[in-house]
Amino acid sequence: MDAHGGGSGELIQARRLKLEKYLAEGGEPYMSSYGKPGELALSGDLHSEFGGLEPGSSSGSTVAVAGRLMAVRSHGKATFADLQDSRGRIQLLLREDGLGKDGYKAFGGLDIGDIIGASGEVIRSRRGELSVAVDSFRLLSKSLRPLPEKWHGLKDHEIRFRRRYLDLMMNLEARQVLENRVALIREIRRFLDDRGFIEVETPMLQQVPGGATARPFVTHHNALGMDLYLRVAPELYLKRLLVAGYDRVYELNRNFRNEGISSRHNPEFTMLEAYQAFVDYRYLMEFLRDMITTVVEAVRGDTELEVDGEKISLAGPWKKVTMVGALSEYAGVEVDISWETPRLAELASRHDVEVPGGAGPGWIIAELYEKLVEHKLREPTFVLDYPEEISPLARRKPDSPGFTERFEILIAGQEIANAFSELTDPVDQRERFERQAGKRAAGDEEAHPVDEEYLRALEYGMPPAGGLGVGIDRLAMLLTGCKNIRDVIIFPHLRPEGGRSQWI
RNA sequence: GGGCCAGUAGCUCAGUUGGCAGAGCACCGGACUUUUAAUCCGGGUGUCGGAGGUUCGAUUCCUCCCUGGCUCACCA
Repeated sequence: MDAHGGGSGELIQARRLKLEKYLAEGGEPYMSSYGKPGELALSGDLHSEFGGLEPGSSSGSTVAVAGRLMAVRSHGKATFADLQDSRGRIQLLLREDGLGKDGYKAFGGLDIGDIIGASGEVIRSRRGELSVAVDSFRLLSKSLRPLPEKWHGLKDHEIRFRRRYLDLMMNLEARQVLENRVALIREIRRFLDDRGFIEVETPMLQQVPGGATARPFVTHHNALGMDLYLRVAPELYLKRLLVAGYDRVYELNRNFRNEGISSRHNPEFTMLEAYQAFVDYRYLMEFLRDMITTVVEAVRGDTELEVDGEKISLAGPWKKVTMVGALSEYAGVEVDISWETPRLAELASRHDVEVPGGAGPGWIIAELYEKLVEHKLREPTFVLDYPEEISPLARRKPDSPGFTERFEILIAGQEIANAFSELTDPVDQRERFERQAGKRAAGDEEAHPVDEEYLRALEYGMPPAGGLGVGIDRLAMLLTGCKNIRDVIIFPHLRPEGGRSQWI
């Protein structure tokens, strides 16, 4: 018996007995299909089509509907039931007059949760509820487990995440979050497709896990007898396609990072990366602002967001600050990357930021910025000019030693997008990799590994390009006002129930 | 991993200053031909997260463990 519900022996046993009885009487409790394909009516369509039907009247139209039985109100020789389909609910009215004694009795043998098909005339009840006055019905799939309670519904977070199908079945809000996420992704694809981008699929199993500084998952290929890594980013493969001569490519799919799990982190998360040749990061600022406002408006109908009661508007121009400028403002001193490491380390320690050995000025500035500034940037803001030290794949900013042509977009204190002018110089890229390799050798597991094959591609020549990344789960959180990433990931990662895998 | 909080029926939750375990819904039986949390009558279906300990007696007190949430650290 499992630890968290659905395991009531008695309730399940009662349903199993009904199932056996049904079978013994020659019934088929798990049908192969119902009705003619495409001819089933959906509840939502019925509500709009028969919106004008008067209470107590009949439409003359006969329809077939199918879905899950969610509630039953029985009144002797008449019974009302709520049927839930993919678009909502429709009431069924079953009367002994219409079904006959046997048919009516058979309906009483169904359980809440059973999936049934029913046909009959569309009517509106005296109390004004649109209904199907059922003349025939049949069980399509028997449900053996009791559903969560109808009034309070399903609130337990663990069950909502673990058994998302129950959450989606019971909670309209959960469906809306899922559907908003789906719409968001669809609109992003539409936006990019409309602008001549092609969507590609690059390897998720990689020999060198590059494109981001993060610890990877390791897996093993038996036939090759070698370890492979689940990708932490598609970046280096997408840029190979720029080398190949494609000038607008994107990938919208999963990345995997072997790091902590929290209300803002799932081990696999969805990321958009897009690259356009012959543009730089300045172009991408307007491009991303356009993309984010366009898709949010397409999904929500406006560009006004609400995060935890706080109203945030995407309309109007977005603020632009430099990382160092913003840090200086919030730290109360004019910070500069030309400061010696000890001086920055001293500032860091004053703000409880630990500085590992090997960290230089760029690392410390970025760390201080993240700690002191990031969460305070509520209105949409471009944060410009990231230190080269933490941006091993970004082009250096001319006339600003130590910085790259990189920015992030912050909304409601969250990093929503990251973009930069790509580093196309293979000699510079090799030096950057080697410096990262030095950090790696010194014990920094997140430092970027050297990717010789990528360097080889760069040596053939990559056009100037701008690249961007958008955390889709974070954007979905922003769009739906969810504070927990597990609300916007359909099946989020949870520890296995009982502390161990049930895989056999 | 650290800190704080929580775990009681299928679901949402009460409760026991240590003495046979409670409600609503769900479920089972009965009445009822227009309800929508239907109503009415009857029925409690449970390893009180787990294992030890204290005690005449532990769901309650103590210890450890498990699970989850929030939070901090790492990150997107």
